Amino acid sequence: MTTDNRRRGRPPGTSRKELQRIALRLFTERGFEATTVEDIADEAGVSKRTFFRYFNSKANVLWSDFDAEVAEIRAALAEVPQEEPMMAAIRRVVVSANHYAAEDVADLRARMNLIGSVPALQASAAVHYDAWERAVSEFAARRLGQPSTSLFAMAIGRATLATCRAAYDRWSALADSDLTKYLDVALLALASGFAPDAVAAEH
Amino acid sequence: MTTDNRRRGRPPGTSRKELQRIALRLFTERGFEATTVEDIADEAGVSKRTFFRYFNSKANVLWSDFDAEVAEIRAALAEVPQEEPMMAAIRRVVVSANHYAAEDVADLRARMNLIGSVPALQASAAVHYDAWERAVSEFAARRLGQPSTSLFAMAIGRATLATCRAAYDRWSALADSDLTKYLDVALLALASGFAPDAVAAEH
DNA sequence: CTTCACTTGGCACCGGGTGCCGAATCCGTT
DNA sequence: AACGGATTCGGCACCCGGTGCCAAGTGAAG
Repeated sequence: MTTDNRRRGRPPGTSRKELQRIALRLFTERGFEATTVEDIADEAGVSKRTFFRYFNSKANVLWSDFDAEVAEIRAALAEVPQEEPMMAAIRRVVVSANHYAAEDVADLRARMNLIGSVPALQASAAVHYDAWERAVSEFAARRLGQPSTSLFAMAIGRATLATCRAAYDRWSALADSDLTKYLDVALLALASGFAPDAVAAEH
Repeated sequence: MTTDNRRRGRPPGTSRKELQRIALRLFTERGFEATTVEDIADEAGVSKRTFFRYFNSKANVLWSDFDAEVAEIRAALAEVPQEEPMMAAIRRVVVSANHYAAEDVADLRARMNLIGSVPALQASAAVHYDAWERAVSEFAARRLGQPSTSLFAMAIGRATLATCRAAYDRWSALADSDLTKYLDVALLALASGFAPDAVAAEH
C-alpha cells in the first residue's frame, strides 16, 4: 500500500475497473468460454500479457467485489459486542454487508448468473469462498474458545457460506425481491437447525 | 450400460483403476502441478490422448470414489421411512455412506489431503460437490413439499455438505479417530443450529 | 476371410498462463 | 538538456491441459 500521491513511470494503459467492465459485458454477450482473454485485452487497448498483470486468471476478473465483501465482513465481525449471540451476529453482519447501491444491482446479478451457470467459473470460486468461510470461522472460533481450524468453527463458517450461496442463487434466478431478504430468512433457518417449524413453507 | 459379458474389439491397454492408482502415487510423490498428464499416461503405458478418454480432466482422476458415494447417498435417501425426522435421516445416511474398508483408508486420506491442499484440486471439486448437494436437496425438497431448487432445500443440501467437508478436513489432518465420528458430531451440531450448548468444547 | 465393434496412438490445434527482456513513459536530479 | 531510476507496457517463446480428427491395431462374430 504505497500511497505515494505522485506517481512515477509509464502511465497505465487501462485500469482494473475498465477490464472488469469489458469482461463482464463480453461474457454476457458471447459467453465465458467463447470470450478469449485476448478479446478482452484488445477491447481495452492492451495486450494479453497486461491482462494477466491485473488478474492472475481469466475468471478472477469477476471476483474483486466478492473479495472486498470478505474484508468488510471480517472487519464487522471484529466489532461484535460480547452480548450478541454468535449466530445472530453472523446473520446481522452478513446481511448488512450485502446492501448494494441500486446502480450496482444489474452488474451484480449479471455476475452471479455467470458464476452460477458456467462450470469453469464455479470452479474458480473455491479460493474466494475459502477466504469468506475463514472470516466467519475465525469469529466463531473466538466465541467458542477454540482454534479456527477446529471442527465446529470450520463447520460454522462453511455452513454459513453454503446457506448464503443458496440465497444468492435464488435471488439471481428469481429477481423478484431484495437480496437481503433471502439471506436473512435462510440464515435464520440455519440458526434453527432447519427445524420443521422454521422451514415451514414460505412462499 | 451395455452389459455384454462378451467384449469385442481391441482390448484396453489399461484401466480406470490403474490410472487412478498411478496418478495418486505420482501426485503424492511429486505434487499435483509437477506431474503432467503425460507422466501418468507413460507410466500406464498409454498415450496422453487415452488418459483423456478415461477422465475428462486431470483432476477428475481423483473424484471417482466421491461420485460413487453420491449415488449411494441418493439411493439410501430414497428409502428413508416417513417417520424419521429429516435432519436425523440425512445424518444417518451420510454417516453410513462413509464407512470405508480399512485397506482403503490410506488412499482415502491421501486423496483428501491433496484435495484439501492443492488449489487446482479445490477448484475441480465444484461440479462433484454440486451433485452431492443436489442429492440431499432433492430429499429435503420432498420432505418440505417444495421444488428442489427452493431456497430451503438448497440451503439444507449445501449446508450439509459444507459441514461434512469440515469433518473430512479435520479427519484427514488429525488422522486420530474414525471419520464417521467426526461426521456424526458435526452433523448433530448442524441440526441444532450450532446452538451454544451443542457446540460446547468436545475433544 | 471379412466385417463389425472397439480401443488406441499420433497429430494438429486452441487457449490459459508464465518467464523473460527490451522499450516506452514519466519523474526527479544534476 | 541530459541522465538515471521507477513503472508499465508489448511481444515473444514456451509449457501444459484439453479437443477434433483420422488411421491403425485387435479381437469376436458371421
